[in-house]
Amino acid sequence: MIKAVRGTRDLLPPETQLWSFVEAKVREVMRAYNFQEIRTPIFESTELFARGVGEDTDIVAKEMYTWEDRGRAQSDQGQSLTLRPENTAGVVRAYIEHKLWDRGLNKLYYIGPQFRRERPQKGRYRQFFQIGAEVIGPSTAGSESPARDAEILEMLATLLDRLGIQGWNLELNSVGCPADRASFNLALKMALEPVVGQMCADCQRRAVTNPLRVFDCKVPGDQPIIDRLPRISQFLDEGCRKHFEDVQEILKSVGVPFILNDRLVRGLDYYTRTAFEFTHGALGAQNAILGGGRYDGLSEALGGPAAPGIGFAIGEDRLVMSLAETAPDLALKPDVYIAPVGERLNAEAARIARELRREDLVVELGDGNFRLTKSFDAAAKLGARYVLFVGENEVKSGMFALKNQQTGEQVSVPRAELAAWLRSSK
RNA sequence: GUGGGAGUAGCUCAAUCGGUAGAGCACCGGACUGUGGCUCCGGACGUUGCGGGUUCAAUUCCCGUCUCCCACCCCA
Repeated sequence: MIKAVRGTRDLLPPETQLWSFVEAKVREVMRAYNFQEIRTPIFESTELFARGVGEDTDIVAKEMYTWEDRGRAQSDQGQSLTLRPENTAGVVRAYIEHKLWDRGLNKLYYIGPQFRRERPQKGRYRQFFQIGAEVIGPSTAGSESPARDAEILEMLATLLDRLGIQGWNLELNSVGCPADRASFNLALKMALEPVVGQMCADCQRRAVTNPLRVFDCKVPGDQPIIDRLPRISQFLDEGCRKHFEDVQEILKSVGVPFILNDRLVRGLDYYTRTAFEFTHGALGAQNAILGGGRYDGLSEALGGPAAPGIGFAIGEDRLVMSLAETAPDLALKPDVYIAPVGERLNAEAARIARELRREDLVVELGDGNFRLTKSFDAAAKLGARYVLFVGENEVKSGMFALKNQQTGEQVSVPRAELAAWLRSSK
């Protein structure tokens, strides 16, 4: 049997209803904040991710689906292509390529599949879905303003609330400018040197390969040591400090709760200032449902103009998962099950189904060959609210028997009023 | 990529010491062609994840492999 490949999966009803629900809410909220949708290609040149995500990141170094193109055209030959592992690089590429600043497009969102070749785990797949948004543009357009950071965070809080996600936490930090981080990194290395020998094996390795990761350590014995390490907050220059304070002030004024977490860090050079994560318990080790931050240097890193930006990405798989526990029953249920009484009435039943569907009702059409008891069973299984009889008597009299499946109550309704009746009784 | 656990019917799970594979739910048909989800009867349920080995005999023991789950690594 051919199966879905490792780390990919089929999303089946009724779960797909939940996905649709989430995406509809996202579009609704994005619209209120005047974000517009962008769809970028699902694969790009490998170079984009190497430069946009970073050569040295694990994503680029070992988690990408990369292959060599073999097109006919000379220019296609041997070009290295990659399934997108995230969507920010693609959006910024499009921003530069189409000079979106000239069109006043600086608030964009996307929903779509991304690909990373990681070991699958709950809530972590090789094809996964992200919902994200980016504010990007020349600083004269206000894209560098702390107001944008706060707006995005407030929007996310609104989205999670509207989705009915309970108990989320917003963790917030500022990672400063590249210069701030360079001096912080230096101080961190110096501070680690005398104490690293007392730390866990993982930290000893991190201290060499990626000192920032030491802050992620969960080993209890290491915590006192980590608590005494320098923090990025001590290295912020005046501009970054002010920016971060302004973001916090706006958040407080709009009533979005947050937790300062000065262990929250980002490794890449063009990440700047605000960094954040929304976490949610009951997701196991993968407790972050979304994350994001500023990337004021990204456009330039990709050869574009200076264009400060801030964005986020939501792990849709995880979001749906955390929603599934509390979500109401979203399975699609027909408003009415039409039961033709006898094969000869199939045609008439089809006409009525067509009329009702045109009125935006959810209609399941039965079969005149079914015995009536079987029609009832079928209607019950589907959860139909009503059963409509289409028999000789009804066609002759023009009055149709309509039975409420829950109450057992049965009424006789003129054909022309069927749709109105079904709608009004919703 | 590393470590651990698990794979038996569509689903949830059983199968004694190694002795030819079972239940409930769900599914299909009938009793039952103008009024219900009940009931009764019948049906299909399977390459025991896959491959190899040991054995007269493997769901069971051994090896390999695949997939999922948990964690690590890492990350939006």
